[in-house]
Amino acid sequence: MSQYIQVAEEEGEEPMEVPSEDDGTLLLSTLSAQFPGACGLKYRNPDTGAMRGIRLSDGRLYPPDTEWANRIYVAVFPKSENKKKPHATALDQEPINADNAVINRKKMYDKKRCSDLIVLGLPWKSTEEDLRKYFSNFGELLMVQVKKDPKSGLSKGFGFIRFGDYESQVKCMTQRHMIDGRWCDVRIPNSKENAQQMMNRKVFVGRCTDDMTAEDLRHYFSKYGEVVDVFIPKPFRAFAFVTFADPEVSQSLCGEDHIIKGASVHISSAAPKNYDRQNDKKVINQPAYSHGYNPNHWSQGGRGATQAIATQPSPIPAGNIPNNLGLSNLSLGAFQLNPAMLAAAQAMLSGQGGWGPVGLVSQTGATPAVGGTPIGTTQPGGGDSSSQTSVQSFGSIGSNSQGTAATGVPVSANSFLGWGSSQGSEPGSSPGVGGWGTPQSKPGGAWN
DNA sequence: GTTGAGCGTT
Repeated sequence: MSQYIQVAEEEGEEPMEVPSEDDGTLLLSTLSAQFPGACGLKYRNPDTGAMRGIRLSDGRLYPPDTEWANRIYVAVFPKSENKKKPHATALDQEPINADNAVINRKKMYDKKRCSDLIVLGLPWKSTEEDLRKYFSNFGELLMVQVKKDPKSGLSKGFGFIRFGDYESQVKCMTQRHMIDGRWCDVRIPNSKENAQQMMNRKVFVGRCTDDMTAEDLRHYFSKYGEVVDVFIPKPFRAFAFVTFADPEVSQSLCGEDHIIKGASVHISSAAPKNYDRQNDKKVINQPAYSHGYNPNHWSQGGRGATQAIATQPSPIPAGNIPNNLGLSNLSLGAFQLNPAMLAAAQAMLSGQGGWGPVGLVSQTGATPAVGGTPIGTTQPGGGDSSSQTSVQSFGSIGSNSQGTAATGVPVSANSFLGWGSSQGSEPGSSPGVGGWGTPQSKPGGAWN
């Protein structure tokens, strides 16, 4: 039974009513459409006086005690952007050793500086004005660019933005963006560190059969550890990539043969894209990236890894949401994240490279209207059939239904635990599916 | 049918 739930940005402030779904849950995307950057809900429990968190799973917020009741909820935002607790993160703490104070502070400062951010997956028609309008929801923008082909003047489908303050950047990077009907990614450009971090957690799964869906693989491999992403190139090419949360899991599986759906698949390490397998060495000839890193060198998850199938850019999608087990039940909040984003955000927030203990995750919403105010409404040609399939689900072991997805990632206390997102895009499912991973047809032409 | 989309005229 759909109803309206009262949500305030902060306790004591005037609430806004947001609609729940027919099943009584509130889509995180619905919430974040009104409260950009929100990752969860909480309310004050009159019995204990403490704030109580609302369960989040697969992008859905569940009513406490089966009903929302007539109380006012408070939107939850990532700690890093909680202005009420400006010193809540470890990064804000002063170095203990006075001798190193200056150095450490400088180091931290560097870590927290804004950088240009690449926006991937833009609809061809999106303009710089569109981007500015959308991303200014996150903070002051110092730069907005949509890269275009110099000859035709047509957009290349990506652009760059830069925020004036770091908090805005972090906020922006911890979620996905629905722009003009497509899911877009915001990342640090050519971020090799992130890619490298991804690599040792990802395995190549060869000899896949075409009846193996991303969901099948995710489900199968979840018994070995948290599966963060599953990538199946489309059209069918008999292989897939599975990314685990824990690098030890992926490494332990390398070299093994597993039986999935009656077929023997071979698991090996995911090699760099431009690896010369014939000669067993990397391809060095990449003049285009002579400045040091090659974006194609290591996977960063790519669109496929992060894509979610946006059912339709409607405000309230009616996707079927899979169950989500495990960590996601903690519902600390959810962001639309992908592994690369997580790594980036984690690196930013932790001030160091490693993966620390983190918050938690959950995800999978079905709504396009996530984060900020979606601009535009429809994406003609967005529902392409040739998309690859990717299922991400950090901390979720349950199964995802096909056809819908979004990600939830909590940015809890000091770090992330991971993300999750799932996307199932079984071919043929979800009519009108568009969004991430769906290569958009170039206006009037072929992809290349 | 065993390696993934795309990274910036400065």
